[in-house]
Amino acid sequence: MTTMRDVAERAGVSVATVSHVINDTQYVSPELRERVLNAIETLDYRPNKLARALSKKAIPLVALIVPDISNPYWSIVARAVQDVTDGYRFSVIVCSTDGLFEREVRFLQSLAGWVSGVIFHPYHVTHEHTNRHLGKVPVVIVGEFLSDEGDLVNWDHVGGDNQGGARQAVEHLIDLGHRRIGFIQGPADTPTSERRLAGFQQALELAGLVIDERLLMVVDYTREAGRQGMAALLEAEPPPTAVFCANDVIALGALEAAKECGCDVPGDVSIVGFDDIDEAVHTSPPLTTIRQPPRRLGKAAAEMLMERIEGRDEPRRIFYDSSLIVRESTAPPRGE
Amino acid sequence: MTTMRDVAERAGVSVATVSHVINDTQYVSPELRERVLNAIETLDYRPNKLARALSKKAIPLVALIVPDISNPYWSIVARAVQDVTDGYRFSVIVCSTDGLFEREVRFLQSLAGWVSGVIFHPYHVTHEHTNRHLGKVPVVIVGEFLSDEGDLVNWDHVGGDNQGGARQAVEHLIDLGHRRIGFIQGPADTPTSERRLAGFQQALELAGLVIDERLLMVVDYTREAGRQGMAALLEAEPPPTAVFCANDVIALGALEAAKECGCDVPGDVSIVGFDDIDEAVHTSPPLTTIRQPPRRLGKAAAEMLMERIEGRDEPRRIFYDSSLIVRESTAPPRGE
DNA sequence: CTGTTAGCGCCTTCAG
DNA sequence: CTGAAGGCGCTAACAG
Repeated sequence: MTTMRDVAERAGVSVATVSHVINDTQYVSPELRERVLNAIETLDYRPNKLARALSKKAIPLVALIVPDISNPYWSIVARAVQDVTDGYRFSVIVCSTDGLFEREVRFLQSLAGWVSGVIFHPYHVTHEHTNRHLGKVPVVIVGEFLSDEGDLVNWDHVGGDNQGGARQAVEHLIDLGHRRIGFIQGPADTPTSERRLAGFQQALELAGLVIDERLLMVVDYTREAGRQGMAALLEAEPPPTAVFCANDVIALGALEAAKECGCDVPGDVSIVGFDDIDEAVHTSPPLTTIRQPPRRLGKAAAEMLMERIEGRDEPRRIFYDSSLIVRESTAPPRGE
Repeated sequence: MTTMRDVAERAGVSVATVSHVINDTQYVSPELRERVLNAIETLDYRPNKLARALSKKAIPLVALIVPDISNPYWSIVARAVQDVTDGYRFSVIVCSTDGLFEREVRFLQSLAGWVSGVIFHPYHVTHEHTNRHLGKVPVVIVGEFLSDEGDLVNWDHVGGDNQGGARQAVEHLIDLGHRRIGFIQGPADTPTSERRLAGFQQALELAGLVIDERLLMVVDYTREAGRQGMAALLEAEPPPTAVFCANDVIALGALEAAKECGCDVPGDVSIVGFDDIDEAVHTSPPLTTIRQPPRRLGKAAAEMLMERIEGRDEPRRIFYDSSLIVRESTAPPRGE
């Protein structure tokens, strides 16, 4: 490996001069510059980014920690993040936790000490945890983040209105005349899941409906889990006339289960999802859902992070309202 | 920021000792170890990974350069890659090129000099290009890679049989009795695209059919592009009775276009895709496609890369056969 | 077993 | 405008 020294010797100048022509950080006479450039060329010199990073105490690198990068929602967030960091010439490390506490912690640990910033959708890890590992590196949380205590001065936050969104979804169902409404919930004890459950309950209570525990399913945020959850719900006696799914991926599975059971959607059962992923438009029937656009969230998160890295001091929070998108998977219950 | 020196002083030992207890790289008496651990704790010391990396001349980091991480195919590849690198405690940087030459080059440049390895699906960049930027860091190409000259000694390769797969797809259509077969091709002049086109042509020639240029569409690998491509094909006079799509994402769009035109699939027109992404099972009708499983490719690529990084010297190549998965989007043409 | 010391490759004052 | 020298934080011989 050829170093700056080699280049300097070859060009008959000092390393400082080489550094200056490379980084354009000070005027260098055309002649020397030329010699340096030549030396670089002939020696096939490539600067060592690590050494530079150590020296400047900063590396153009951020991390994105999400449950699963192969989930369409998060893959779009990831793309949006990359698109903005790319403008700053920052790279992004992507980590999939599968919502496992152990992995959340492990990633934080392994990222600490070199990454310049982190965008994180935590399931279990708290603010305190995170700071313990990450120290003072900027963090922007995307999504809910329950623990609100402690020193959040190096934290930013971008999120949607999970509870409100869930409430809207269920109110939509109630407005259509549904009374027996199921809920396929995501992994319990996670911030997002809790808010959506709260919204579900709130809507029912406001309408004076009682919650039938048998109509609550707790599953993972996967299509297959959604399929199974829905299949189980459909066997209830009597089955729900409408089902709210904690996210669109679950809803996709639910749609599938309904089809398998010979259940017409929305004739026999209405289904509403959450997130509005791209697929939601393309299902049959197209999915009624709550919009919480991943592209916008990802972009906002990345922008906040870059601002932070560039020096902003005050914490910022952005919340997007969630809006109901009515498509064709919901209708009044039969006989209404 | 507290450094190893601080810890050493606080604990009344040398930095070497601190390093040893941290990395468990040599026996340290329980007493000293205890003191060091305490100092670390009370000073809230966090090792600087960059410095370590510089010193060890290696950083546990690889890059994955693909066209688009939000594309389901690549997001699954990415997940598979992460799952294996994770076992080695390596992080992975993800870059989306959108198939743009400029970006391919830029990512290679910005990654050079610090990343330990690269997994790359190139559209335009050649072997020579890549090496010029990357020097001797291990590279594994996933997918086709046309330029076969030069010193490939630091290269590995994992791919599927694009040409053979395409041929199978079209032969399947021909076997069903189709004679007028359209092709919605991916971006021209890219390795993968060329192979699939070659397979398409080959199948037609073997069957003694002539290629109708009007039935060839060149589009991007996106759903929307597929939709438009299909819409255009459907306006041909006479329209094709079957369409081969260069990948499943295009096929999803094609399915949509057919639906919009009131065209029954497979009644009026058969559609076959390529890749077998997860969605392919869930479309209506489920998509006949060529399997080139992203999970397996990603896993293999990552494993080859890690082996390389750990010292393997001989180049390796793995090719997976492509297999036809017949589902319900293909049938004999009407009146057959 | 512990401490000293010399790098890793680059950046950056600071004299000349 | 150029070059010498110190330092970024850590690792790895090599003495003791």
